[in-house]
Amino acid sequence: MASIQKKEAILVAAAKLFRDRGYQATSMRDLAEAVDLKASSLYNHIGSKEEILSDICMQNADRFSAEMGIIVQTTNSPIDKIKALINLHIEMAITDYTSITSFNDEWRHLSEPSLSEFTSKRKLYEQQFLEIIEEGISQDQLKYMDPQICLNTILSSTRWVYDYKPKAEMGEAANTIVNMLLHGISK
Amino acid sequence: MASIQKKEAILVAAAKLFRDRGYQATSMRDLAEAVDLKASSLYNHIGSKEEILSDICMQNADRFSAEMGIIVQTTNSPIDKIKALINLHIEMAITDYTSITSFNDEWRHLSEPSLSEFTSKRKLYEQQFLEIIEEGISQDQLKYMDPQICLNTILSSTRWVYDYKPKAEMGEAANTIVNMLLHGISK
DNA sequence: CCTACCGATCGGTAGG
DNA sequence: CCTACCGATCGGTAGG
Repeated sequence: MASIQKKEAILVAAAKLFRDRGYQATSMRDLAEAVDLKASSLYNHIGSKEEILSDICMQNADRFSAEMGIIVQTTNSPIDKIKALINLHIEMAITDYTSITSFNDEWRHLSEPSLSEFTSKRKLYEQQFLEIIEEGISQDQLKYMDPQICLNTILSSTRWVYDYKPKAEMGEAANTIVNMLLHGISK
Repeated sequence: MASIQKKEAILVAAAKLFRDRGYQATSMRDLAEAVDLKASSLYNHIGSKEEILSDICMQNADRFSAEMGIIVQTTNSPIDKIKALINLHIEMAITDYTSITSFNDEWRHLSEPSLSEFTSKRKLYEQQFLEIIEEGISQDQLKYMDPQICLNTILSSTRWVYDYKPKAEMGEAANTIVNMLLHGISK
């Protein structure tokens, strides 16, 4: 019988396997074993392997979009918005450290129309982020630089957090990262 | 007939396919087609699919190690060594923008003993990088911060350069990235 | 370098 | 939810 909890368990197990081995290298038999089922029984809960990947990617994309929506609507300065966004990326990497790798790396195995749906959500998010950076530059809060290069560097810079071992110290790590990006490492 | 040029052509084509689709999603038939051969003929030039991945990863690892060796031996200050290393990562991402993704992401599909050989090379490289950062902190050239977090952030921060479109402007991009990491984005 | 082919494994379905 | 099974495709080999 198809229960929502079971589907959720499948998504969680899949995110972990995709993270450890990658989407392509994870078989439906691997996944079935992880949730104590036979491969064929998975299809009572999900439509296809790709649907699992799609669900995981969209969940993450939607969460990023939602948080961006909140941040954009505040009256905070551009630099405070950027701080909030960097912290968001770190937060996501800590709390959702399995599924974030699907969002970051495995989405490219999606086919149409999921692929376009995902990339356009991501594009929108990055566009909003870019505008905040441009605002920061024009308001003289940020140095003058190519906003796209700035954005790319920020987005990449937290892409190790999900497999950082000492999770307990992540609060401190977040501060260090924000400080690095805002003020640099040089004294 | 097995020629060295043909093997090199196979490695180049493989790096491109691994970059575009990932290692697991690239079949030997895809690769064969890319070099105008039948799949079985590939085996006159290479031992196995994994050997191709291993060769690509090791080539990159060895180049990073060699450059690190040169940088370490200079009498430059820690901060100048770090600048040189950031530029090295950008340089590699530009000149070798296909194979760098194998080095970054696909190496995990290696099996033993290649896997250990690769990870220990990488570990050594990161250890040397870490020592330069620690030296920079103790010489008061860098702010006091967790050196491992600093290293991870630096290493991640250039991991978008390989698919940056305007290759012509990469020189400027490199300066922007170095500047961001050393002095931050805040004014 | 190719044709022909191997066993293993893949995602997924039928039928109960 | 399982057993049984499908066609397709995988990496790789034999033999010439």
